Amino acid sequence: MVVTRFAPSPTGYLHIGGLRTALFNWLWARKNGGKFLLRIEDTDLARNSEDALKAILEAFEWVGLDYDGDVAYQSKRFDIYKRYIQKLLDEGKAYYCYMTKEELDALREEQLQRGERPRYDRRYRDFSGEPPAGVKPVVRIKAPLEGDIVFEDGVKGTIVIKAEEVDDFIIARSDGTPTYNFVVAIDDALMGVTDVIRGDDHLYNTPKQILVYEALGLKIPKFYHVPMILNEEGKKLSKRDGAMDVMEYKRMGYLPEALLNFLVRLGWSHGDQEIFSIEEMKELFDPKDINKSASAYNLSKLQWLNAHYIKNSPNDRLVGLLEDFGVYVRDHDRKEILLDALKERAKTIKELAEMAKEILEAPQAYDEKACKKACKGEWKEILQDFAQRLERATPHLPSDYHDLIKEVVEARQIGFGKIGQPLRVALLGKMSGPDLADVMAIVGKDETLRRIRALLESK
RNA sequence: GGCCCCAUCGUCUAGCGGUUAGGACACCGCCCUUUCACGGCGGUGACGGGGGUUCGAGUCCCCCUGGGGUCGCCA
Repeated sequence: MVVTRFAPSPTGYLHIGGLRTALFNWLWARKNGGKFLLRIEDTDLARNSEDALKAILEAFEWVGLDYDGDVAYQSKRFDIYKRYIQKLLDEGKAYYCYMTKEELDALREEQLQRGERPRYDRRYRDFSGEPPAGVKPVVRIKAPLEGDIVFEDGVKGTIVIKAEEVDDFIIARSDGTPTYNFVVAIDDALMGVTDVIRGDDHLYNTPKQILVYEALGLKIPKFYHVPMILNEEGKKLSKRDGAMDVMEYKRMGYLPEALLNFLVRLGWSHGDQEIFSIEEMKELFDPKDINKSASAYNLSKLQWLNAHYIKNSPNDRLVGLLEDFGVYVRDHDRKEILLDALKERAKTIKELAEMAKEILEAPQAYDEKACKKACKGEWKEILQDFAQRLERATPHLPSDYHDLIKEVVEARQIGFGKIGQPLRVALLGKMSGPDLADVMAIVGKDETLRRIRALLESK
C-alpha cells in the first residue's frame, strides 16, 4: 500500500508551493487507494503558532484535500523520540556534545573567515573525560567519516553524497527536544510512509535522514524531490511576491479546482493535456512524470483556468460563491439569464460580482468617453422612440427586448449600433457588457425605462 | 565560497537518436457581433554556448555560462 504524507511546520499560512506538495502526495495516495497522512512538525516549541495550524487546516478544507486518520502532532510524541535517542546513545551511535551555542558560533565564524565550510568539528564524538560543568549537552548522531550516502530519487535519479558532507548533526537540543531530521525519519517509518514527495529544498536532508533510518534499522521510503516554484520573474518565491497564502486566492475569486489544476501542471504534465478534473488528476498523476527543473509561476495561466472553471460551473454554485463578494441573487427571478451572460466573461468570481453589480445597480455615473462616442446625432430621439415602444409593450424574455430594438432599427432605417450604444450607456454607464436584451430582461421593463430617462435627463 | 541539482518559444510544457521541434497561456491579426468578452481560424515565437560520440543529437558524454538548492540547538 502506498502511504504518503504532508508534513508542514505550523509557522505560517499554507503557501502555494506547500499546497502543490500536498496535492502531489494526496493524488499519489488516492490514485493507489493508499493513505494520505497529515502530520504537524512542531518540535520547535518556540516557533509554533496555533493560528498557522488553523490556517493550514482551513486551506486544506477549501481546496478539498482530505487526509486519513487524525492529524499527527510531533509535539505529542516526544516520549517516542526520547526512547529512540536513548537507544542510539546506548548503542554508541549518538553522543552527548557539550559544546555551547556560543562556542559553536565562534567556530563557525572562524571557519568562515578561513573560507571553509562551517561545520561541527566532532570534538565530543569520542569524548570520555569529565564533561564541563553547567553545560546542558545536545545529542549528536555519529555520521560516517568516509564513504558515500547513496539513494535513488524518484525525480532526480541517483543521488550520491559524500559522507564528509554530512555533519554529526544534532538530534536532540540541549532542552531535550528532538530535531527535525531525526523525528521526520522516525515518524515516516513508524507511520508506514512509503513515498515521500517533498520540495527540492529537502534534498540535503535526505542523507541525514537515511543515517537515522540506518542507525535505527528502519525501512527507508522512496523519495521524490520536487523542483521549486519560482515567481513570475523566475526568481525564488518570497512573501514579497504577493499572493503566497492559499486563502488569498479565495479572496481574489479563484476556484479551488482552478488553483489545483494550475498547480498540478507546475512541474508535472501528462502529454499535452491542460485541463484536469480532480478525478482525472487522481487517475493520471504519477510522480515519475514530475519535471526536473523549477517552474515559474504564471498568473495569466491561472486566470485562464479559472475562467474555464467559472464557465463550466452550474449557476446555483455561482450564486453561493457570489455571496462572498456581496452579491445576493439567490431570489432574483432573472438570475439564470444574469449568470449565463456573465460567466462567459469573468476571470474571477470577484470580477463576476463586479459585473453583476454593474447590471443590478443603476449606473452611478456615465463613462465620459462612452458618452462622447454614443450620445451624438439623433441619439435622444432614438432612445425616446425605444422608450415609447417599451412602455406600450410587456416584454419578458430577452428576445422580447431584442424585438423591440429591432423595431426601432427597422422603423428608423438605422444600424444596431445607433441605438445599442446610447442604450448601453443608459443601462450600464459604459460601452461594454453583456447583450443588451439580456440586461434589460434582467433589470426589467420599469428599471430599463428609469435608466433611459435618467440618461436623457442628464444630458 | 564548498557540495548538489537543473537548462526546449516571454511563461507552463511535449519530446525519451532520424519530428516541417507539438500543445497551452500570453501577444498579434482575421471571423463572429449592438459593445466588451467568449468562441472559431491564422500568425509571431524556443532547443544558452562550445567541444565530442554517432551515418545522424533537442535527445548521449565533457567543459563553460546561467539559474536554483543547501551548508542552524528552523523545518
